Amino acid sequence: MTQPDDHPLSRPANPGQRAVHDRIAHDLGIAIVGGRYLPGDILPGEERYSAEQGVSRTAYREAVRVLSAKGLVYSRTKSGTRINDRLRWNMLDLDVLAWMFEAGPTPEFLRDIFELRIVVEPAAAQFAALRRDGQDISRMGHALEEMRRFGLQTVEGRAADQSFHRLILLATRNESLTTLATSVTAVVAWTTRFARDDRQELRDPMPDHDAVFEAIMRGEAEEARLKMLALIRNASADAGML
Amino acid sequence: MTQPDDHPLSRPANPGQRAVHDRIAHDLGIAIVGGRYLPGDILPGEERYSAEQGVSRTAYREAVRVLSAKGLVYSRTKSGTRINDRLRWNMLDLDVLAWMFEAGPTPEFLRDIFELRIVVEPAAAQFAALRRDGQDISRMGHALEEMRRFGLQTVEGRAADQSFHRLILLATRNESLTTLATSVTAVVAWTTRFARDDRQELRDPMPDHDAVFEAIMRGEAEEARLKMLALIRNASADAGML
DNA sequence: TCTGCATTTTTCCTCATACTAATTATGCCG
DNA sequence: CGGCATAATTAGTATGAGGAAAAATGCAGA
Repeated sequence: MTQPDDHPLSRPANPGQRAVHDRIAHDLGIAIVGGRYLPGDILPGEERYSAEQGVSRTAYREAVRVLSAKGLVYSRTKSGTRINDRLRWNMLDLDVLAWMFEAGPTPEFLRDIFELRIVVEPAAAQFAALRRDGQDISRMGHALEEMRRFGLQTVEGRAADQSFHRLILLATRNESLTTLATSVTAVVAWTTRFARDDRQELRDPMPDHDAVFEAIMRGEAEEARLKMLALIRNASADAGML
Repeated sequence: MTQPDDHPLSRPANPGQRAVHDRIAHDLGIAIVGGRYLPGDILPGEERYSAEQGVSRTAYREAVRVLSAKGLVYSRTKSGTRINDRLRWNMLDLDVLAWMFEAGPTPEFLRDIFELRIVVEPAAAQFAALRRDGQDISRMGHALEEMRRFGLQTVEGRAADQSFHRLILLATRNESLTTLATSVTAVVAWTTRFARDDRQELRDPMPDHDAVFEAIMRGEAEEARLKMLALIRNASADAGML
């Protein structure tokens, strides 16, 4: 599915062109989160959609199963497939987030995510300070070196930045938190990808990062939380958010 | 899918018996999160599974699409369908959480969720204090009255408790936070459902709840956060967690 | 006219089968 | 032994045929 390029983990190797059911799920997903269908609306029937779009009922059905698995729709015989109430949507699913982003993110959506970021990432730093081991620290240190060396204007530098934040997540030893923060930071990355080109970098990001790193290294949880909070506030301000 | 009975929202009306693809997804989901398949393992091929289990390839494929949508597996032609790395799993998906719970939750899993709860719910109370309106408050007040009247030994009392917490989430006006907290509280509810019968209620839950409510009502965000934190710590302690 | 019940119709669900496409494995040839 | 063509395997797509459940319809009776 539409996953933004991120960490080099068991990468499923580019399939070249997406599968048909995948493209359908993508199209419908964007239409739904973009508001072209509203909660309570019914999707086109299998027969009709497959005929109009020139695809098989199989492919369409598999796409609907995907949307259903993400909480966007619900199917019942005879009544058809309806759009679920937004409360049932898996707002933190990477695909759903990507679709929201593609559909043109509303200000409320972005605000929601940035609020979540401020809740989650400092907490992650806090746990990381308590649970990191020597290997975590050496890897974080290395990431920061790279970041310092290349700067955020280069792809290498940005990769190192991502890597640093990811290492913090892994050091929390909390898989739920890691999953959550992965979604949140994905949206943040997509957002700032555009904002970055506009203006030059105003602020040197290294002091903030170093402060977080040192607090984690020393095992000072509360300090790590505060430093991460400061880092996020600065980054958000530079990106025009907040 | 397997969703715990919660709020009475566009309830999809009991389908009686689950669909076949749904049952397959359920079975495989439990087997995966329960560790009967490990990351990197490949699921049985379509031909083989459908033959062995006496179902159609269609049904099996739709089940795999569901698992794939939740990040548990990844399919490639010829190589088969592999279990993804745990980092790709949607740990916060309600079905995935339910499967983890059914598979027999590990202590690490429960610890993770309770940590997340301590991060998320106080933050939710904080935002709720800033954004609640008159209707939110009157509804919360009503829920607490019901809770006080029936007590947590009755279903009505527990429903009122759930309702109170849900109203706080909705008052945050943050859909991501609401989605997240819904998953977290679901797990907490499943956990405490068992623990409750063991011992008698030790502590009167009302003072904690009233304190949260009053802070939210008065719009005191930091106070609301702290009171919610206290509430959770007490509840967790009573439930034997922490 | 309205109510209650049986009937029809619609729509998703399941199954079976054939074929396509992609990727891995095989084996030949130099 | 290496490289390249060929074959075999497995998921993906398409189509047709029923089955089941729920909604819509129509009819009979009060």
